[in-house]
Amino acid sequence: MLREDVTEAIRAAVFEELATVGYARMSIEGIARRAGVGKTAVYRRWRSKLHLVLDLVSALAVQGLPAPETGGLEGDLRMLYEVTSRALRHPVASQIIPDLQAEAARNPEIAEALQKALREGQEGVALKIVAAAEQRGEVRTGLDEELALDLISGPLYWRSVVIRSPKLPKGYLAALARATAEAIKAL
Amino acid sequence: MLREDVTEAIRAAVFEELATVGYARMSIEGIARRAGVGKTAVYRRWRSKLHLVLDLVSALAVQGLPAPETGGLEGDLRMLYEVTSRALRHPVASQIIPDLQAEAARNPEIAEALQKALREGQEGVALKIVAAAEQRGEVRTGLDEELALDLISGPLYWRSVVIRSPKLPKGYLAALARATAEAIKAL
DNA sequence: TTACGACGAAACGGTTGCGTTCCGACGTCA
DNA sequence: TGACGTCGGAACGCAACCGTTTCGTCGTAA
Repeated sequence: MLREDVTEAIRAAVFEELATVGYARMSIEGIARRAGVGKTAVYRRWRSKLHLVLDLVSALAVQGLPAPETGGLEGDLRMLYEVTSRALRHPVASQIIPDLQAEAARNPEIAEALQKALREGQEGVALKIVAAAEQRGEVRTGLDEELALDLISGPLYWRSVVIRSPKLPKGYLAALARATAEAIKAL
Repeated sequence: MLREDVTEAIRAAVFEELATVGYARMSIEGIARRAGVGKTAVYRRWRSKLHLVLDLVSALAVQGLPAPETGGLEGDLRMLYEVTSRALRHPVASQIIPDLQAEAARNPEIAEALQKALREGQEGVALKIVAAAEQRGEVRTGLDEELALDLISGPLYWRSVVIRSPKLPKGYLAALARATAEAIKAL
């Protein structure tokens, strides 16, 4: 029987290694070293670095987010942004996400795992928000939902991950939610 | 006198290596091999992988883009998106950008070079577009310009680089420009 | 024509990680 | 108490690169 505490130590070490050196530079030896564990313990659980990371990413994907229901598009967006920006504020997340995203450009399996995690998280919630607004008649029915999702997710990602703005000014999320709601209503 | 054709072969090889294996995995030996050149030729020009990449990125930053002037916010955005999406369509660009972007999270020098290239390219043009719209009275003066830039740049980046949508449906850029113009007018 | 310097190729010793194997120590369950 | 399986640690041979040095070749400019 594999010891759960050892498994957990390895998992934690992988996250830290991913954040500090990135997927490409990450080595099994480094993971074992950081976890205070023998290489054997790692190989006994996962066949390779890829399997290890795929396993972790898939596990993350499981945690489905609840869709906000404030009764209005702008309010729903505001809540989504609140949750998302809090998640992106964690240094670990903001280091790991772009790294895996870049890796996904080269590795279809990572790309798929990442897409799935995204779809079950952020994108899934956004889609529910748009559908609810459609049903309320708040926005045009039959609008391009993919475009709506880009309008919703793009700006905050750009600001937090690409521009890497350390913190958002007060009122930013509220203004973003208002502007995005207007954009979607214009579709 | 260093031979210019050799220098150019190295530069081209670096782009190819960056695209195929990424910054982290890229090696001087690999670059020289791909360029059909001795390692000495590389080291004679650049002290390290970092200097080499910084040099290339800085060189890219120089090419300033012209700001579109259609006389309207939506039209200007439309033209900006046309140019940007064409650039992002090149596989080399769409592979290298997220890779360097992830690397920038760990290396301040790369981050700075990338920010500078961004500011002198995409972001610079976007800022001019917003300023022109302000002057025309098309949008509220004194609006949050950083937020406007996020609204402009975020969605297309999200769609092209994060979602990695292979090609955009007909009419997508037009609809995006319209929706974004509405969003900015709502600021 | 001669001198210089960049060129590609090869080798240097050193480091790191690969994936595997063997070891003795420890814990758990029968 | 004994058997089993996981544990951390160490070593295996192998491969890739590091940054440097040495070599003989070739092109160019004085």
